[in-house]
Amino acid sequence: MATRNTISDVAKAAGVSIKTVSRVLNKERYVRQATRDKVEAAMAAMAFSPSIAARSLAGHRSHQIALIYDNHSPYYIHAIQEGVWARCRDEDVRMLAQPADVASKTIVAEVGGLIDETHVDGIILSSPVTDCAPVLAELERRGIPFVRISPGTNHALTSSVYMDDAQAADDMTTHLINLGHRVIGFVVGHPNHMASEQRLFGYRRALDRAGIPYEPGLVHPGEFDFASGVTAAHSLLSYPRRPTAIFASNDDMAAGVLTVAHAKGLRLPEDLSVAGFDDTPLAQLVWPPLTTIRQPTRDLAYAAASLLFEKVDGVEHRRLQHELVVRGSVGRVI
Amino acid sequence: MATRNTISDVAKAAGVSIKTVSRVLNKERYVRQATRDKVEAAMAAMAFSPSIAARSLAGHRSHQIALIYDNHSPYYIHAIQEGVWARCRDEDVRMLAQPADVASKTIVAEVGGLIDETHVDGIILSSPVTDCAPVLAELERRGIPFVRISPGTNHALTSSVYMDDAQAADDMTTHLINLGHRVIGFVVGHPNHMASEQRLFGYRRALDRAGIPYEPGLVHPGEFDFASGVTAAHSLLSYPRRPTAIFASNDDMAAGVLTVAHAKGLRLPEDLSVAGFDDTPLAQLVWPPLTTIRQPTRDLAYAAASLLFEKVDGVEHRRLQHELVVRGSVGRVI
DNA sequence: CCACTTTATGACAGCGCTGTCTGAAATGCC
DNA sequence: GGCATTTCAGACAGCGCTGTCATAAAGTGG
Repeated sequence: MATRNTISDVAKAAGVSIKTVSRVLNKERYVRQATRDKVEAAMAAMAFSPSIAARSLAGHRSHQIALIYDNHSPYYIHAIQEGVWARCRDEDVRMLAQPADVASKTIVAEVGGLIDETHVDGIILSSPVTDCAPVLAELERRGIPFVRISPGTNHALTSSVYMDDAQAADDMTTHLINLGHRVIGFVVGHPNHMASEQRLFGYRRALDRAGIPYEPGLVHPGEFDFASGVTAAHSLLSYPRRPTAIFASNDDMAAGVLTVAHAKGLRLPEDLSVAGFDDTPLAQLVWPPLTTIRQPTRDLAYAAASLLFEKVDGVEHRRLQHELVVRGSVGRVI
Repeated sequence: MATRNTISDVAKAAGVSIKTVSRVLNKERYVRQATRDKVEAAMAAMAFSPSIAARSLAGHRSHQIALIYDNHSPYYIHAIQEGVWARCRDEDVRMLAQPADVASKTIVAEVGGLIDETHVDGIILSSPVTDCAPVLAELERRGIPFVRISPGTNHALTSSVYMDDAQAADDMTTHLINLGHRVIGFVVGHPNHMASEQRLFGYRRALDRAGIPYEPGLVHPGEFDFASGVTAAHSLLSYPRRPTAIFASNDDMAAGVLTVAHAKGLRLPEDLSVAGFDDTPLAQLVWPPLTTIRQPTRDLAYAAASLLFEKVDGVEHRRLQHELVVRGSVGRVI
C-alpha cells in the first residue's frame, strides 16, 4: 500500500511551495498561468486528491454538504439524491446522504452530531424534515446555511425550492371535472407532510370554483403508501354516492386504488377513473398507466443544491413548474 | 455560532488530559471506570461529537466507509443503503453513498479519488461494480478492505455476501412447470450484471431436469427496466409457439410484460402467467400482484457491512436464502 | 520488602492542509 | 526614472485529534 500523496509531493514535483499548490487547488488568484499549469500537470501525473480531513481541519470549508431526508418512497429519495449529487459533482463537493426520523426525540442530537463530526458546509433538508421545528431551530442556532426542498411552513425563514402543490391538485381536479366527473373521491397524504394539506386544499378549491359542494365522505386519510390506498379505495367504493373518479395524493396510493378496482372487477377507466400525483416511475408500471402530476423532484433537488452553493444573499424561493401528465387511468365519465 | 467543542474542552470539564478523553472515545483499555464515567458525563453535558476530520488525520482510521453502486433500480439501491446504513449506525461509522458508472473510463480515478479524499476505512461494492475488474484491481493495489454484495465473478478474491440466483431461477421455473406450463418465455437481465447469466442458467437447468427442450426463441434479452419488459413481451407473445408463462428476470420487466398483456386484453393469469424476480415493493403494486423471488437485499447489505467490520481473517462468503413468493400473477395452465 | 509487571494517566509531536503574514517581482502612472 | 500598486510566491503556525513515549501508581511473587 503506497503511502498517500500530499501537497508536499505535488509541490516538490512542480518545484513550488505547498502554499502555491494550495492556491491552485482552491482556484485562488495570484498564481501565474504558467505556474498553475505546472502544478496541475504534477497533480494529474500523480493522481493527487487532497484530503478532505486536512482541508476541513485547516480551513473554513469542508467541501461537504449533507442531505437529510425522512421519506419512505424510494423513488422520491432516489430522485432527490440524484439531483443533489449531480450539482455537488459540478462543484467538487461531497454529498453525505443522511436518513433521519422526524418522529424521533434524538433527531436534533443526530443532526448536531452530524455537523460536528463532518464539518459540513451546508445542509439540504427534504420534506418532511423541512418542517421539523427543533431541527430548524438547531440549524439557525448554529448559523449553518441550509436550503429546504418543498417545505410546508415558515416560507420566510430560509431559502427553499418548491412546486405549487395546491395548484397542481387544483389542475388535476379541474381536469377530472372537465371530463364530466362530479363525484370525485380524494385520498389525503401522510399527515407529517405539509404537501398533503396543500393538495387537499387544491382539490377543494377546484370543486368550489366548479360549484360542486364539498363532501367529507369522499375524502379519506392516507399515508402515502400502497396499503393506505387500498384501505381508502375500499372505503370510498362502498360510499353511498359512489365516486366515478378517485384522486390519490400520490402514485403509490393510486396504485392501491387500482388494485382494489381490479379486484372488484371494475373496468378502468370506464367504471372508475384513478389519478395519482408525483409521476414516479411506478405510474407507468401499473395498468392502466396513471394520469398524474409530474413533480420535478430531481430538478428541485438540483436547484436546492444550486441555491446552497450560490449563497444567495438573504433568502430566495425558487418555484419549479409541475405538469399534468395524461395517461390511460382517467377517462371521460359515461 | 458557538465555537466548536473539542476534546480539550471535555478534558477541562472532566479534569483529565485530552489523551484520556481520547482513550474513552476510542474505548481503549487502561482507563479506570470512575474516570471513564466522569469523561462520559462531561461529553454528554456538552453534547460533544468528535471531528471526523481530526480523527482521520491523526489516526489510522476515519470511521467512515463507502458504499459504491451503479444500479438503476431505486428500490434496490434504497434497500442496499438502508442495510449498510443500519449496520454502520451500530458501529458508529459513517456511510458514504457513492454512485458510479461502471461503463465510464474514469471510474477507477473516481474511486481512487474517493479513497484519497475521504480516507475511508473500507468499501462495500454492490452489483455490478462488484465485477468491474479495474476497480477491483485498484482496491487490491491499495490494500483497502472491501466486501462485495452479490458478485458474479472471482468468488475467491475477497469476502462477499450473495444469494443463489441460479437456484432461485430454477425454483421459479420448476414452480411454473409444476403448474403445467411447458412453453415458458424468459426475459434475460442486463448484460452488465452477472446475476443475469445465473438466472438464465437456473431457468435452463430446470427445463433440462424436466426434460423440456430449450428453445432459444423463447428467450429474449432485457435490461432490467420496464421498457425492455415491454419489448420482450411483444416479441414473445408473437412467437409462433406462444408461451403460456413468461418469467422475467426482475420485477420491473415483469411489470412491462403485464402491461403488454393488459393492452392485448389477455386475462391474467388464465391466458398468461407472469413471474418476476426480486420482490421489490413494485411486485405488490401491480395487478395481478407478482409471483416472484424474494431477494433479501437489505439483509445482504447488512451482512456485507458486518463482514467488513468483523475484518474476517482471509475471505468469507456468506449466502443468504431466497424465497419463492406466490401471488396472483401465476396460475395453473388450463 | 524489593524488583517486576500491569494498570492508569499525561506530555508532546505531527497528520495534511489553509490562513496569515511577509517579501519580491511585475506593472502602471506622472 | 521613481514611486505606488498589483501580482505572485513562500515561511510558518495551527486546526483537533491519535500515536508514541514517559511516568506514576497499583498489584504480584518470592
